Amino acid sequence: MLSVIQTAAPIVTRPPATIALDGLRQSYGPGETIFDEGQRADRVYQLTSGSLRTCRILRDGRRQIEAFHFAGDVFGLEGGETHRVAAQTLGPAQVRVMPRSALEALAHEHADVARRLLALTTDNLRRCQDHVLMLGRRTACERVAALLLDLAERTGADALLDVPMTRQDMADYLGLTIETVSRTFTQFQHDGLIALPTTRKVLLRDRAALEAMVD
Amino acid sequence: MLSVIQTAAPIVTRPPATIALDGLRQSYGPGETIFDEGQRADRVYQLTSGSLRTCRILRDGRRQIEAFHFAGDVFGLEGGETHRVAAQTLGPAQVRVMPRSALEALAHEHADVARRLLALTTDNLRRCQDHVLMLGRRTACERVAALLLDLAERTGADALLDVPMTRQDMADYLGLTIETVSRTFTQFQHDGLIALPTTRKVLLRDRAALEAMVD
DNA sequence: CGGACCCTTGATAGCTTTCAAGTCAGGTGG
DNA sequence: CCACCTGACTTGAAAGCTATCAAGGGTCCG
Repeated sequence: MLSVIQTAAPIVTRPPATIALDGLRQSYGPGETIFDEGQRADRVYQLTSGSLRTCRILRDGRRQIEAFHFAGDVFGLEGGETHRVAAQTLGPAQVRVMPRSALEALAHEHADVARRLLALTTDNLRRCQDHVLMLGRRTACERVAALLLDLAERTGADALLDVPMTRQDMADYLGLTIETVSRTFTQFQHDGLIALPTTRKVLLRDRAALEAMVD
Repeated sequence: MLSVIQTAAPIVTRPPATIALDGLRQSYGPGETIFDEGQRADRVYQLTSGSLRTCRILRDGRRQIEAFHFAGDVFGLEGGETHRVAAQTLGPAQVRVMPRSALEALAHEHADVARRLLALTTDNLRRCQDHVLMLGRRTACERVAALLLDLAERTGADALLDVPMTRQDMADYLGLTIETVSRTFTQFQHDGLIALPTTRKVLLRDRAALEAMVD
């Protein structure tokens, strides 16, 4: 007898482009700045553990977080001379550091490294485009749902998410305020979409519903 | 006698990265689609005249324009197999088309081409990051001002801008509605920041004020 | 136990959207 | 040459979503 087994749809994610940066190890505490906006971009980094945010700040203090990064991610790559964003750890973190010139030399010699650099940049561009769509045309609920699903995917969590950032970080990533993020969380809770064992842990109770919000 | 001459501050713009794509010419009428979202990304394009938009559309019809492109711009480059955005002309336009495989072969042989490809992608990423900051943390007025200044810079116009897109296009780029864009234009007019000889021409009367809004 | 953050909740304000007419400009055809 | 038509744009009134302002509650840690 044949039985139809309902399997969870496999998530078809392109394996993120990466490079193993073979540089010096360095450790940071929570909330430390790795580099600032405007600083010379003469080093390239790879996060080996922990997580961080990259952000820009307007004169009047408005802050926009460009991206969150997790273990394995390369960051600090710039086309120009200086960093366009600042990078700050969310918790304790370890990175590998390599002089930009060394990486460029490598890329010059090995076409493969050059190709990986392009792939990394393209990945970032893809993420950035999704971010634009989200900020331009999605509601607060949709944005929060998208962030939760993105976190789940990138940290490899199944249903119980460790949220390494504050509500303020989420708000500044999502183009919202801290209060709106908080209210959206409680609403999701009431609607049975998530549970909040602690403020920094999110249990996804109805992933399908969250995914339906995002598309 | 020495005189201090107040010169306009030179605009320090990095010359945009470019490649001369040596492919077949092709012509399009106004509002024609060059490629659609989801279509196989097996060709690369360079705009030789005219202008176009790249955009994504959500199920329910919400549209987000990712970018506007002008003569000289390369577009249609993708990391993955398919186009993540659609490309549509704003008016009559001419492009050069090259098979993606040909460009990849070139990049494989000539490190210089590979480097330019990376530079192009990095440029796009930079623009995309600015777009994120704008959509996440700027007001309607600031967004419109930013768009006008960006248009002026990219089309090389001095004070009289030719606006190739509709108000709806601007709205969908800026994450606003057509009404808000229109109202912002009339407000700028009342405040003496711009004049509107026709709906598709904008005269920048107080560029400094506009720049102050953007930062 | 106190303090410092971080988070949540409530009430109100405001910017932008939505809904609804109008106006304008360019192109077509009589 | 002018009436007409259509798409684009502008304007007004009202609603709504999110921000702002203001407390209050939790939790971790010294």
